[in-house]
Amino acid sequence: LYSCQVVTEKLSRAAVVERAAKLADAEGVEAVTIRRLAQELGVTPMALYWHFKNKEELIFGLVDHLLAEVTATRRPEDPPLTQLRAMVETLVAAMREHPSLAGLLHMKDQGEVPSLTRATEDALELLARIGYTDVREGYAVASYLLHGAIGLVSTEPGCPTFMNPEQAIEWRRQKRRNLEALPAAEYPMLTEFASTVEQPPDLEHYYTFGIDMLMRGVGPATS
Amino acid sequence: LYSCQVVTEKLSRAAVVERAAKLADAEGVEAVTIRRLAQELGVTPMALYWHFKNKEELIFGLVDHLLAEVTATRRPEDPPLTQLRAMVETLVAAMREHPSLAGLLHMKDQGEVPSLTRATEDALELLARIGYTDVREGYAVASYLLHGAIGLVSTEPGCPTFMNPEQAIEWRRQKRRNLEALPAAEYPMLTEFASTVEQPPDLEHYYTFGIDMLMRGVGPATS
DNA sequence: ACCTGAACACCGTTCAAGT
DNA sequence: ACCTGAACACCGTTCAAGT
Repeated sequence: LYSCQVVTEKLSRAAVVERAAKLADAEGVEAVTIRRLAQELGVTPMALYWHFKNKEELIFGLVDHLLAEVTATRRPEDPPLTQLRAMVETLVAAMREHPSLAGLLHMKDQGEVPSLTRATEDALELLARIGYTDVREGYAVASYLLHGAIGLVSTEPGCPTFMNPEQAIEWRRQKRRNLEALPAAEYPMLTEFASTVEQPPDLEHYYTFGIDMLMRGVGPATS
Repeated sequence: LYSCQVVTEKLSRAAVVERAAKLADAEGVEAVTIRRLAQELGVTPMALYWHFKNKEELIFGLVDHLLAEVTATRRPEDPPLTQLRAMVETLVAAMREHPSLAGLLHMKDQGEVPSLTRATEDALELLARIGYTDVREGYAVASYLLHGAIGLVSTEPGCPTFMNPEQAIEWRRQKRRNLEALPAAEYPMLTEFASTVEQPPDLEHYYTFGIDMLMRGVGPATS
């Protein structure tokens, strides 16, 4: 009814990117293909080349679109570390909403994505205020936080990114079986872990635990 | 003279995997293709399907091979955190030797790669000794370390993974130009960063700084 | 057991041509 | 300005057939 290919209006960058986002969320990045996208939009594959130089530019557009929806929740009056944590939390939230985002961000250099540039600048400013006055170190810390967040959602327990509940259960069962196939004498920890893997995980606990770890890294050394 | 396709001996899993590793190191993972690999080995693409069920299995074999070369340097008499750090350091070293490894490890679940299973078990044991008695938390910490290490080499300053020196210089110049194109008033930190990006980075400092951050995450909280 | 030939269903991309 | 048709050079994979 409202969908893009029924009402045949003119193709636009925005329409393509939105459709790409829909596709990526539903079937993963690997489904986002020039030809497939064109088909969904009721158009010839070559039509996309009018709006995008090549596929890479399209993917950049996609990443930017997924990130643009993120609204910053940090408050300027909070202490720097609190604001930094808020930024990480919004980033994680964005990747949880759009499972393909984590994989996409992993490749693209953070300097190449416009929506990340603003965030990086702000992070550098906050980091300078807590003592990372060398901007190169600051950049390293910012990268650490970005990739740490990516890592968190990439290894979210339960199932790999997206799956319907039925598949997820089967996937966990399979994972448990794999772990239990290990010789228990040589792998005591992993066989113990096997027994915990089938029950659905407490994701909120996982993420606060994970972000705590991440943030501890930027704080002062203790060892 | 000694190369695989001149002396036409029988194809083997090991030969294929070694050639794949060579190719990945030289031209990146995206060059590792069934058809290309077959060509290098002087054989038909379909020949590989006798030794590997499909490409995914071949890639698993590749990852396993790259990781297998890693020799553990930790000493059992050291305190757990020291051993853990040594494990992270060897992992980082392996990824620095084989630039494609980081990208490969990012996708594959750590439970699926045999060479990682042993490392995960050992890490869980060490983590239990420093207080992570809940094996699920331990697994989260181990994943954090793995992905943190991946993140470090992924954002190594200088150039993206591999490039000849000539390209690397051009790449840095381009990166600097991109950063300097930003409006200086709105992006003061990044424009300051721009001036540092062209000089060759101190990689050893970068990595010890990065691993320090990582390890601080597993230590006790301080905020 | 180990490899080839031919074929299928996919990719991204170019380039001339249409409207 | 915006889109199509036809073509090119690539993919991974299957399946029957060769030795």
